[in-house]
Amino acid sequence: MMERQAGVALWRQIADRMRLAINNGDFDETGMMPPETVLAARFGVNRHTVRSALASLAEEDIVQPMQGIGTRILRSRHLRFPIGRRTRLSQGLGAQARELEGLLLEAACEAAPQAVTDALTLAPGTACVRLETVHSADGRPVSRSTSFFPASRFAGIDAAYRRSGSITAALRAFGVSDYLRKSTEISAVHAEGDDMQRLRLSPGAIVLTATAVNTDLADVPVQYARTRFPADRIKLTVEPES
Amino acid sequence: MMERQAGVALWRQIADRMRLAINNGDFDETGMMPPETVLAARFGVNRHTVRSALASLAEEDIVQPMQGIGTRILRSRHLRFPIGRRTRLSQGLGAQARELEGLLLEAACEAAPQAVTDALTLAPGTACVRLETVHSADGRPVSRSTSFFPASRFAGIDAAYRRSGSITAALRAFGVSDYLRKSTEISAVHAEGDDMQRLRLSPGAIVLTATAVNTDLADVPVQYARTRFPADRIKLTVEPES
DNA sequence: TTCGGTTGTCTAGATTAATAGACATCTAGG
DNA sequence: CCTAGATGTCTATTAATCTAGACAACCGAA
Repeated sequence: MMERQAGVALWRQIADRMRLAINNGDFDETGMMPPETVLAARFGVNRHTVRSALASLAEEDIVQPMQGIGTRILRSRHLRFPIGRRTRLSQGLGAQARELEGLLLEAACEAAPQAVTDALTLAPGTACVRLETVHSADGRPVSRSTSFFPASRFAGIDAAYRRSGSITAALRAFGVSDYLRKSTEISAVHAEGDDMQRLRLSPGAIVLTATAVNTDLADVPVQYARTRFPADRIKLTVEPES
Repeated sequence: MMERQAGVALWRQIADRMRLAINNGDFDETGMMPPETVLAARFGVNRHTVRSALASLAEEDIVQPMQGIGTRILRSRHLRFPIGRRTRLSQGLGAQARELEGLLLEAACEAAPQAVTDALTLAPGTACVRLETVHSADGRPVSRSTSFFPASRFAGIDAAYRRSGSITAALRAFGVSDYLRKSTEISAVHAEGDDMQRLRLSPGAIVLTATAVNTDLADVPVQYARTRFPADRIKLTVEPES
């Protein structure tokens, strides 16, 4: 049933599977997890091992144990983030959450890495403004972004972003009335370091990473962004254009 | 540096990071891994722990240890799989591999799960043909697909697929001259069970999952597919339409 | 109040992971 | 032919994980 000796602790494998089952709506009828003894039998492990897994999910605020009653399921449901020609970070989640919040963690102007200058068709080492942001939906972090803008054209865009809390508005302040997504590259890795903390993930959690280039209406690249989404809270969708 | 007591063995965390570094081209200059003692110092662990990690990568045929010389890096580089309005499984990888191979694992006709009938706008429990396939590039498995076709319209499509080895050709045999992708939903999870074996992944490895619906030119859904890609070998790209 | 079912806690032992050190084995190069 | 530097193998010890069992604490309902 479960893999032993795999380099991943049994309780973590079980936690992953239970998180998946919860997001899949497997326990929606009752809103409760099955009793620990039942889960232990189902996974073929000791009850203590299941308890470790449940403790991990409780740490993530996914379940809430209640002595004498059972273990309640708190949140479920994936949010959907649409990717298309007119992808906007804040708008995308739109009506799926009651409250959306963007936070600017850091802003700097520095020589950009080669991957960035290549994507923006700049000379190697060109200075760029770098913005580090986190977005939360209903108090839960849902994305962590690192954006680059050519400094020659967008010097001070960090201040504009700070005022408006929106990339779209900040770009408009620099004469970019509209912008389109030129390309998106999607991958997935295990969460690490800063992302783990900012997105409040446990070690071994998966983050979807979307690397995107946006251009203005003249097809000139204006932004390079690498956004990380917690895979257990967000699904990416690719929709045809209207 | 590395997380202990996290439910994920140190050697596996290190293996993940090294696999990422390899795919990132960090060691392309020499084509060799740094010596085990250097890696051990860099990660702050014992040499034996690094050796466990390297053994895991060797198991995946990512590196090849050579006594007295060092540890050679075998393959690297991600393949890119484009997702768009005209996504085709085989064509997508096109020129990126010398040899592409599709294999039909299983075919069955059965009542489809609700997620499938919902997506194909069929009545719950409608019979569908289910195809299980694996695709390999240069001998390495790169995707594992589960497809559903409405049985009323496509009974026997498994035979057509077996003959041609292509979904596109199989659909054409049933009068679908062309088809378009209506929606794609992307997520990522840890590899499990059959996928782990078929894609030759180790436990804890990440698979990107793309759930797609294709329609014919009259906008009638013809196929529901759930494709799993090994995240360490494939990146998904979303390109605007030409 | 009593009872069945649930989570919470404790102890003990067995298995697996990680550290530490020593030394063998192999290769390229001086 | 050596030697420096690399991987391969072995033993021993410590720490973390998993199993096993017992019982306490708590809740809801009969």
